[in-house]
Amino acid sequence: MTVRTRVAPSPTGDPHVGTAYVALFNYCFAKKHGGQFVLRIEDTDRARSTAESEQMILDALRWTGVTWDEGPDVGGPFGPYRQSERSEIYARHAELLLEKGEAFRCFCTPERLAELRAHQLAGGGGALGYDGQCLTLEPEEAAARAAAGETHVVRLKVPRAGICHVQDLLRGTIDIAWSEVDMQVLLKSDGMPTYHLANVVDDHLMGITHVLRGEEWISSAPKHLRLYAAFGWEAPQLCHLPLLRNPDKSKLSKRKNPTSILYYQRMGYLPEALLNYLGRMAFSMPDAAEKFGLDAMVEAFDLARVSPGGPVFDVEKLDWLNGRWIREDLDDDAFAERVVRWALNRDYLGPVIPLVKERIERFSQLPGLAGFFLEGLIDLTPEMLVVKKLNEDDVRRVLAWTLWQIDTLPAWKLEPIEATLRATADLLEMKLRDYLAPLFPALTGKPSSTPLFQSMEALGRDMTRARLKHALDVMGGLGKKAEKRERKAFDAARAAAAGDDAAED
RNA sequence: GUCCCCAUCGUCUAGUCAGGCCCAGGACACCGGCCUUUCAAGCCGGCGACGCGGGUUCAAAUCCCGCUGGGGACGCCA
Repeated sequence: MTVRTRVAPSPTGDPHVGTAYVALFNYCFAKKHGGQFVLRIEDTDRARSTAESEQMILDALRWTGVTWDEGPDVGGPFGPYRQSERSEIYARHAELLLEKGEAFRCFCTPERLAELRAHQLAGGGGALGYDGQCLTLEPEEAAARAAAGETHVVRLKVPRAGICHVQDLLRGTIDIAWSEVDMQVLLKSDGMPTYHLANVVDDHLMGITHVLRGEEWISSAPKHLRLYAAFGWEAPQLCHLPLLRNPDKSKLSKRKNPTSILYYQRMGYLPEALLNYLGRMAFSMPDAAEKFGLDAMVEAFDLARVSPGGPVFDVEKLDWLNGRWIREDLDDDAFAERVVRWALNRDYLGPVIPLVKERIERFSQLPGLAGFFLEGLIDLTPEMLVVKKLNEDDVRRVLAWTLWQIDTLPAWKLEPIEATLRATADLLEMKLRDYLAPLFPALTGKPSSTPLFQSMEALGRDMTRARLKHALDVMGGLGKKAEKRERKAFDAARAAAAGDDAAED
């Protein structure tokens, strides 16, 4: 049997370091056993998936140095590798489960489900989940209603009693009572599959033998196992990797930490170093080596060397590793070439050139005017940020609200960035000029610079977020109480603004 | 609220499965020194952990139980 593993990112945002982490371990496991590693795009969420995000993920993953044998860009014998192109397959398999009596149609409205949920939560909790109302429907009647065009979903039937024994390569047997397992929606009312159905169908059809995925999936493993059994398929071996953590130990999140691979690129980390660092998360080399390349990791890879505790993703050691990679592995030519590839090229400088060309008379002014495009976090003091008529609280508010606002943007493009920042000034009932004043130093280190919106676009979302957050930290942070208060005011202002918009329509 | 996962220096970890070689080893960070025109780098040294309580055993970081702590999941998101 050939070992086949996969990574299955969802193209709903920036490429996440967690994706690279899981990809790395899957890659190493497959290659160690002479097998194949597959990249599959899980874009069944039509509302949130975008082609741009998919492209960024592919590019970023390739940048890290991990390669895949099959995928949407390179093809392969088990394609298509993009779930949105496999809809009929899932529909057919959902139908199969219906026929076998392993699944049922559910006509409950989202409103009823929300009510049910609220009621369960209020009524002392216990296991939350679907109450099985539509389970009582006769299959013929349900089929007739569906044929008549009535909106519905397909749900998985789950045993009401007994224990599901999940075999985990890292954690041994995990026992979960079937009563804890929800009757998961398999096919949404738009005809698209949920993750659970698509994932199981694809893993089987693509011959995946080992699933190494994040720990967050443990609780849904029984659903997946049930699905394999319902189809009459052999399930792959499961292995739940520990989750990367923020310094406060919570699951790594962009709110608390830069999570985008693009950010680490922009900061000037070498892909070798980033991969090396990710390889030190929960894994260690038998010879205790700290610095090692991908091939060496493949060679030494062994799940027995993976520890189950969640590691904190803390960049201090990444910095040190990156320094070693620069110093020990780049000769002068390679160094020059890498720096050019990093930022001193038309791709990165392209959008910046029109911004600076108008504003300089000598190239030697370039570092002063545009140096911030090449920097990491900006050296700041509170005095640099407290400008115009604003006081310290105003500045903190501007930074916090802006931070919250940029996360609402679906795409990191000039027009939405500009529209959103203008809207934020309105929400704060501030003149744009005053509102933007502290953002210039926060993002560029200077009271004035190249146009802010364009500069933000070039900097990228994660770098922008990181600098704003850093500026807020320099200002002493919001503090728990102020954060709560500000967040409330922010939400209220947004709601009011949304109300106004609706009234205008 | 319910279920599940996890637990060694501040951080990443070795050791845990096969108990003694561990009054716990390495790395980052930090502190001090050496080197050096400066700063790095490099070298040397220091600080610093088996969460707590019970068992089992001649012997427990390692096995068992309880507690505590941390985390995750409970969506027509993935």
